[in-house]
Amino acid sequence: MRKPAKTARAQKPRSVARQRRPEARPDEILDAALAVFSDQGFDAARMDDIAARAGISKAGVYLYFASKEALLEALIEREVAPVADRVSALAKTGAADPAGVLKLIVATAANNLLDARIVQTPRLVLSIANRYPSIAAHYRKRVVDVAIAGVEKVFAAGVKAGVFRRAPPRAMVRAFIGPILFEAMFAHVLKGDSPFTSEQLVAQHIDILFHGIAAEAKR
Amino acid sequence: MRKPAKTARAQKPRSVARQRRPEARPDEILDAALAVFSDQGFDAARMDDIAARAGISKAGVYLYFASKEALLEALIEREVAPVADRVSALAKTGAADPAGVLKLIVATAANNLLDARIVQTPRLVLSIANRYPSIAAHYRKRVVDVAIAGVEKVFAAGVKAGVFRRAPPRAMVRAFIGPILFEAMFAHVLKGDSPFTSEQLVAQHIDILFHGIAAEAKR
Amino acid sequence: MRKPAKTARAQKPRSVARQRRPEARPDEILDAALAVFSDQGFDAARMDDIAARAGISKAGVYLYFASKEALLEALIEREVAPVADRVSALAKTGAADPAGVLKLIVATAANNLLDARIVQTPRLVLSIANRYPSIAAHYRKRVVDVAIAGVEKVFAAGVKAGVFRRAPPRAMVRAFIGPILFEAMFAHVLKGDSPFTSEQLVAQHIDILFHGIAAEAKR
Amino acid sequence: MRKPAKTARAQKPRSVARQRRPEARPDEILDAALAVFSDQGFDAARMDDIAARAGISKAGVYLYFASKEALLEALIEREVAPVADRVSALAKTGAADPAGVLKLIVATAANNLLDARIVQTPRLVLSIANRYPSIAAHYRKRVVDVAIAGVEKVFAAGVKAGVFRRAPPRAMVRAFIGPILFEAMFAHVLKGDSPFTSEQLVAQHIDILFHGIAAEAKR
DNA sequence: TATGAATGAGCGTTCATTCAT
DNA sequence: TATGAATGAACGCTCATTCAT
Repeated sequence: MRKPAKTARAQKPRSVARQRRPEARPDEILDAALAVFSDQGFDAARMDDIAARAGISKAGVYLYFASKEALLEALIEREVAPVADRVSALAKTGAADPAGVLKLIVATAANNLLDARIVQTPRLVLSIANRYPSIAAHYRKRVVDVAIAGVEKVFAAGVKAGVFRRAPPRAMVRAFIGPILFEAMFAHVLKGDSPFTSEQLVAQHIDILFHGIAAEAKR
Repeated sequence: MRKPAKTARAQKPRSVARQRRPEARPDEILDAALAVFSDQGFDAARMDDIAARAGISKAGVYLYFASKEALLEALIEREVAPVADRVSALAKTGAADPAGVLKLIVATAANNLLDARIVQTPRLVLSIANRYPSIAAHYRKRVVDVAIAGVEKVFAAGVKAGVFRRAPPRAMVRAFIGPILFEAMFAHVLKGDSPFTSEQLVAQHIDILFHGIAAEAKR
Repeated sequence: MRKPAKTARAQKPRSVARQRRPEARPDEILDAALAVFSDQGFDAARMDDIAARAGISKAGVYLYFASKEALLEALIEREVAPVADRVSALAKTGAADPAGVLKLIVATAANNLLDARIVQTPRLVLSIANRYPSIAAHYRKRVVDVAIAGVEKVFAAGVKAGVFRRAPPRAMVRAFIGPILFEAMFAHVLKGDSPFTSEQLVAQHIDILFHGIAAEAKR
Repeated sequence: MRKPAKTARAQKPRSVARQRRPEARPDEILDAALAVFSDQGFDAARMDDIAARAGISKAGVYLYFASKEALLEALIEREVAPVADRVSALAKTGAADPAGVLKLIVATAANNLLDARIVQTPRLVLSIANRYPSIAAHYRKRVVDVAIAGVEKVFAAGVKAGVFRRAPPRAMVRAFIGPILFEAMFAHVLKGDSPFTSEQLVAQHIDILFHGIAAEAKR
């Protein structure tokens, strides 16, 4: 799905043999951009730093991307696809064993969302959503909506199979994703310290998600 | 020395609309700041715009707030700290009827976080947390920690009273706040549309939080 | 993010007179800085004016010097440190003929300090010494202390050789440098006019420095 | 000689009985201005600080002085007169005992010039001389020239009386004032430390000024 | 393809000065 | 006479972007 940039200059074929990293430049630049954007935020990120991190000159960045904004668009585009695909794939396998798939997803999410690198793109999108609504919309459609739909499908299947209670799948999705989002933001962004290991977090989440917090007697 | 501001021009009458209402000023400025910050993001927001929106000169802003950062800090205090405090206050009354109080808290939190205006400040804080760790820390201490502590207390009381299951209060908190955060970000930042009313959202949340998603039979 | 500098306007050709002579730049900038600082004083000098005078953009100055202060420091190094070094070098050759070397030093110092251009830097340093103690300290170490030490050495050698009276070298230094400083400030800063030529000044200074003002009979 | 300001508004009679400091305001303000100008330099001095130091509001300063520049002018005017007068007076008494008077002047100067408060005005004048040539010229005429002329007269008398050698009085003046200026600048402004007491400095200065540095044998 | 040099346009912040009270 | 509030005009410094090489 790579799409380095939309600019005329960037599409100029760059085929001649180069010693190092023959074709990888755009990707290296995007890697650098992700790192710097995540660290500093889009506005505070400096093209200088991105270039330095990519190991090229500042002007060099402009050979591949027309502007800082283009960099942002291309970056999110690149980060979006794999996540969306993974989510879709997982969801498709959910009909057979909804509970099992859910647990799998949580485990995956724990290893992903709680991994500092992965939260960065959503966080970046949230931070620029107002100013670049098209980027936000794109992200929502390609990632969030797909994910929600996928997980909803799993829940719906679970309900149908009698594994889950008859509650709005959408609400289930919220109860499922929300806590993960919270933990990620709190842990990585606000630097709060969690007293639990990743495994414990997953277990806790699944437990409460499945059984709720009310005591048996109460139910 | 700053060049002395050409007296000739300075003598042009500029008395129109220079009303004096010192008491309201800080709030007007914060209103403007919230609007511009929300719209443009913290970095892209210009003090000029904030001032213009507040109807005063740029220098006027500095009569009330020492810096751009100070504006954000004041916003935290004005916009979200009260919510945390309210939650905390509610929590203190929680020993008698933990479940009832918890439902109250959900309603309060939902009505606030689902308010498009109030989500903006947390969102801003999240977006600059890396670069202004002191603001992030202030936010965590003044808002997140207060709210978490309050809710944890209710959970602990509920567990003691046998109303809630014996699960880590921290995990309960996550299951409690996470979905609200998710809904708020999804709805107001990513402009996703929810098919439910605010009341439905609260009811759904309470339901799943208390009883989980697993079917009775499964348990 | 700084507003992106409206690309439309930025595409207007601005190639005229954008010559590249990187080697000469720092010196050209320092020339301009000296001129503007001398004319306006350090504080009132505007980076804009310095840049304009150097024939480059304001931002261009920052390619070579990190700050306004750095310009002044560089000026100290370029304008007056060499004089101190020259004095110091002369002083090293002083053991053989202290009186002769001293006269040489007077001539050197007089030719330099009485040069309207060179007095400017010490004057600037004096004027900002209170607020930039690090610059003052740098100046003292790099210029004043070096010069004093050099001259003291000559005096000490002269005393040892029986050529000079046994008086505190420090006092001799004062008697040596003071009048030159006075003349320089009077002539170039206060624009007072001296009835004497440079050669006469040197001769007068040497004469009185060596023999004092008291009449023979009086001694 | 007081001349508070040249502005129309400042001349408005302020006669009504006021509780504190009935007539002293302008002088208090000038005191404050001298302190702040000396400490920060003219440009960096803030009207706020001057006002605060004078114990009134910033706007209050403008009731007595039309501008920062007017403050500078009035200040120097005020500081100039007494010094000039003192110098003149001393010089007039010099004909009888030139050497004695000179020693007296040095002692006075040592107690004055070496006193931090007194160096401030000359230093201030030097720092703004280029931008306010009229102030510099006024200072030169009223203080420096008068002082030089006065001391020259003493020297001339001394020469005539056979007490001093036949050397240009102007050169003698330089040899006389220069070292004092140097010590003052070096000690107060560059914060160099002198190993001598005030009395020693005076003795050293007189000694070398009168007898020079050359050894007896050499002469 | 690659970059060092250059800059136009800003931006946060400051301050001398004014004015309503 | 006195001041708190307000502001116009700067100013140091930055950075995305361009261009000659």
